[in-house]
Amino acid sequence: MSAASRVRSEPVDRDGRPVTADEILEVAGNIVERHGVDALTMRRLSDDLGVAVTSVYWHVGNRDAVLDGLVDRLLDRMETIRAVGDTAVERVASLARELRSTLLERQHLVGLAHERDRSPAMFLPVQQALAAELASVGKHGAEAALMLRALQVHVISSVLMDRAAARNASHGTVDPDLWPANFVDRELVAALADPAAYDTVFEFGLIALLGGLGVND
Amino acid sequence: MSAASRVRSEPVDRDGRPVTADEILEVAGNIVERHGVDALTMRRLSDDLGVAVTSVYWHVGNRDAVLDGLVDRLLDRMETIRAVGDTAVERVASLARELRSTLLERQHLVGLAHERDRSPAMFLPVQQALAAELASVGKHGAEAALMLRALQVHVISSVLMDRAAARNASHGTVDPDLWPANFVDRELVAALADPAAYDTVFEFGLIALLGGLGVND
DNA sequence: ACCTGAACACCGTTCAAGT
DNA sequence: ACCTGAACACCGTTCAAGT
Repeated sequence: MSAASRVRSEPVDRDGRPVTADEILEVAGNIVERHGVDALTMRRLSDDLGVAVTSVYWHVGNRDAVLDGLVDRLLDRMETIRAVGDTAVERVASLARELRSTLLERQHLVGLAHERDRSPAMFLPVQQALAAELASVGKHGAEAALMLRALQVHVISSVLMDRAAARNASHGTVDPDLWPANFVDRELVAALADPAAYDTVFEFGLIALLGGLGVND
Repeated sequence: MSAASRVRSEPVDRDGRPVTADEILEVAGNIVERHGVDALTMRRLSDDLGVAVTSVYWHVGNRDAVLDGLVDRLLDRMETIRAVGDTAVERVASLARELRSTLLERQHLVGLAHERDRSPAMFLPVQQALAAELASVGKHGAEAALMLRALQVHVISSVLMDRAAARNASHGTVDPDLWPANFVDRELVAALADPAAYDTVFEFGLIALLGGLGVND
């Protein structure tokens, strides 16, 4: 993998100007979004910052603290999600869709938050918004909690499938050749091979859940 | 992390007996299941095998090939999933449940397969079994493909939430203290804090999907 | 207060050498 | 055919030393 490690950005132009923790997180975030978490090494980070490795340690502690800082930034962003729409179904659906697109924009960080057991904090704002919507249509207590989690699970899975599909055009889909030649339903096989179907699958599941949940306009 | 690396199993007792690729995968699988993918280093693997690092390389190539081998083993296991039950809904639900429990048993490997873009191959056998059941109740083509993917997505997400919950008892649940004290629906907050609810969430979503899909007994 | 290079114990991997 | 130790370039991290 020496080829991958050779790719790096121009170092930041600093003459004498000291680094800041913010700047470190900024550059680290760029590396993670562009090349994934594994690409974030302390040496590469310091190279991109135009500073010695040990300077980074002075400001942020260690690699773990850098990742924590990146996750914190993501959590801040989750607090801005708001419901839109006139009916309860619309507003609940809008929260789910907004959550999904926010997660899709910061894919690597979401995985990071998950690994570091920060998902609860990450989802809290949306959960509260969802709880408010459900309460407005008379859904409370354990029943509301169940709906809420089912929706959350649906969004997360959709994001994960999407992420995999983005990395590999054939992922989550099926190479038609793997199916036995005598399998009759060729239309089904063709549909499964369509990588663009994730939005549809998401909407389909979302409507099914809202219907099954008994939330009506 | 020197404490973690100090923990290792007794080396295999071999006098003269050569290692085999199978034995390497066996020991590697144990390490991954017990301590996660990151714990699988070539040196630890060779230590556990009672052999020099370079011997492992002679047999399996490199670390990547070891991980590939482990994923292949998981794929083999996925081919044994069979539907049971009398009605179509029962049989479809049984496939989903069986898939879920198989994935739960090999959590680390599932993540590995996902990262390595082997999910399509992993899910192929179940997809084919599901397609057969759906066909038996007149569901074909794009409609059947959609149901199939929705079910698959549901199972995966459930497994992922479960895995996170296993690692951290409060994960996916919400610390009640994070909610504003004046939030009225305390029962909802309490329900969200219950970590044992994942089976219920899975069944709830499964039934909702099957209902929304229009598959009836 | 902020930066630096040298050094440590760890990686994955290769190579030349043994039997 | 199978195993070995030495060596390489990479890690994260610490430390003593500079300004």
